[in-house]
Amino acid sequence: MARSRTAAAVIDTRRAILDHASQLLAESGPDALSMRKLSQRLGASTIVLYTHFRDKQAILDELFIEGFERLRADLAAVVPVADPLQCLVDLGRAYRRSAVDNATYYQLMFSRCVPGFDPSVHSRKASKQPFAILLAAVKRCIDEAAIPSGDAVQIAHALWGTLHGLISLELFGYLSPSVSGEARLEQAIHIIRDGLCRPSPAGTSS
Amino acid sequence: MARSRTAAAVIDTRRAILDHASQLLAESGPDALSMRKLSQRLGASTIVLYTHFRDKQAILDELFIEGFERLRADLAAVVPVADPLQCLVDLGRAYRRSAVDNATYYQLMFSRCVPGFDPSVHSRKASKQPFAILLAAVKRCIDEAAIPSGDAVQIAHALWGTLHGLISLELFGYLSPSVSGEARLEQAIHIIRDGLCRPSPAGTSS
DNA sequence: AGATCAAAATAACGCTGTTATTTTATACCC
DNA sequence: GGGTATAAAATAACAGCGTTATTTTGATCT
Repeated sequence: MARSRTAAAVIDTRRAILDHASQLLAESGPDALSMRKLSQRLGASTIVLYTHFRDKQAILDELFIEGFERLRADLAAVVPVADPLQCLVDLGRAYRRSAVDNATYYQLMFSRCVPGFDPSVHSRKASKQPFAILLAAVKRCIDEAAIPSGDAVQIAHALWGTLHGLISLELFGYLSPSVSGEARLEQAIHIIRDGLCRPSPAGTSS
Repeated sequence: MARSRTAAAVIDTRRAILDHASQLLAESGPDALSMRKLSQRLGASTIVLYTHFRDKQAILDELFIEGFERLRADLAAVVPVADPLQCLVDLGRAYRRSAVDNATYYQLMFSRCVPGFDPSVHSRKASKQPFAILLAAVKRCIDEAAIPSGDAVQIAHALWGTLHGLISLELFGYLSPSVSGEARLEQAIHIIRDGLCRPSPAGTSS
C-alpha cells in the first residue's frame, strides 16, 4: 500500500486503534491510556496514531462518545411499563447498572480525569442523548398526570443529579459499603418520586 | 542553617509550600499544579519540596484535607433556624456556594483529576466531616418529627448525592445555563424535602 | 523497471515526577 | 576563632508522557 491504501484498510486500523484504546480504558482506567502504550498494543509506532487521529484528545473524544452511546443504549433498553413513575425508577436502576458496569468510561464522561481533555462540541451533543431519555420519561409522567405539571427539564435535572451524584460518590468510595449501591439509589429515587407526587403548596417556605 | 534548622523555619517553608500550592490550584486548576512550577514559585529547587513532603501525593493530600475543611467550615457557619427542614435547604445552598467558590478544590476532592492521586486513609477521614453535618441536620428533622422516622444515614446520602450530582454536572457544563445553578439546586432540594415529608406508604411499588 | 508519494519508523523536543550525586552553609566542638 | 560534621539545597540525570521533524520504507502507476 502506498499512494493510497484502500478505504477499508484505513477504517480497519482506525477501528483497531479505538478498540485497543477502549480495552485499555476499560482494563486499566484513564491514567493507563497513553499514546505509547496504545501504539505498543498495536505493535506499531506512535506515529500511526497520529495519522488516524489528530491527537490524543481526538481518541478520547471517540471513547467519550462511545461511553454516552452505551449509556443511551442501556437506558433505551428499559421496557416501558404502565406506571410512568415506575418507569422513572427503572431508568434510575438501569442508569446505575450501566455506569457501574462501565466505570472507567463513566469516569471519562463525567470527571476531568485526563489532564487537558475537554470534550469537543460534537461530543457534547452526543452527551445529551441519555438525558433526553430521562426527560421524555418525566414528560410522560406529567402528560399522564402521574405528577403535577411542572418544568420537565428542571425535574429531569434533579433526577439526573441524584443519579449521577450517588453513583459518583459510590465509585469514589465515599459511601459506606454497608448498604448496596443499588438499594441506596433505589431509596433516593423513591424519595424524589414521592416529592414529585406530593409537592408542598408553592410558597410554603423560602 | 545546617545540623538542624529551627523548627519554626521548617514549619514556615512547609506552610509556604502549601500556600503556593493552594494558590496554584485555585488559580489554574489541578493540571497546572506541577512540582516544577511550584518550586519556581518558591524560588527554589524541586528538591526542597521533597525535603518537606514525601512526594506530590502528600502535597495533594494536604490540599484535599484543606478543601474538606473549607466545606465543613462553610456548612458549620449555617445558622440554625426553627424549622429543621429549612435547615436542610440552607445547608444545601451553603454546600453549593462553597463548592462553586472553591471549584478547583472541589474537583480535587471529588474527581480523580490528578493521575495517580488517591487520597490517603487519613484524608478520607477528614472527608467525612461535611457529611456528618448533613447527617446531624437530618437527624434533627427526625427527632423533631419534621419527617417520618427512617434511616438518617440513607436519607443524608440521598441528599448529599443530589447536592454533589447537580453541582458536579453544573461545574462540568452539562446543565443548560438558562437556569441559575442556585435555582436549580433549590428546586431539587424542595423535591427531596417534599418526598421526605410525604412519603408514599411502604410497599406501594417495587 | 523506475519514478512517485503516502504511510511507517527513528529520533528528538519539552514537559512531567522523582532521585543520585554534588555542592553549600550552618552549628557544634576544641 | 577555626575545623569538622551534617543537614539542606542545587545540579543534573532517569524514565515516562504527548507530539513532531526527519528519514526510511514500500506499494502503485507510468
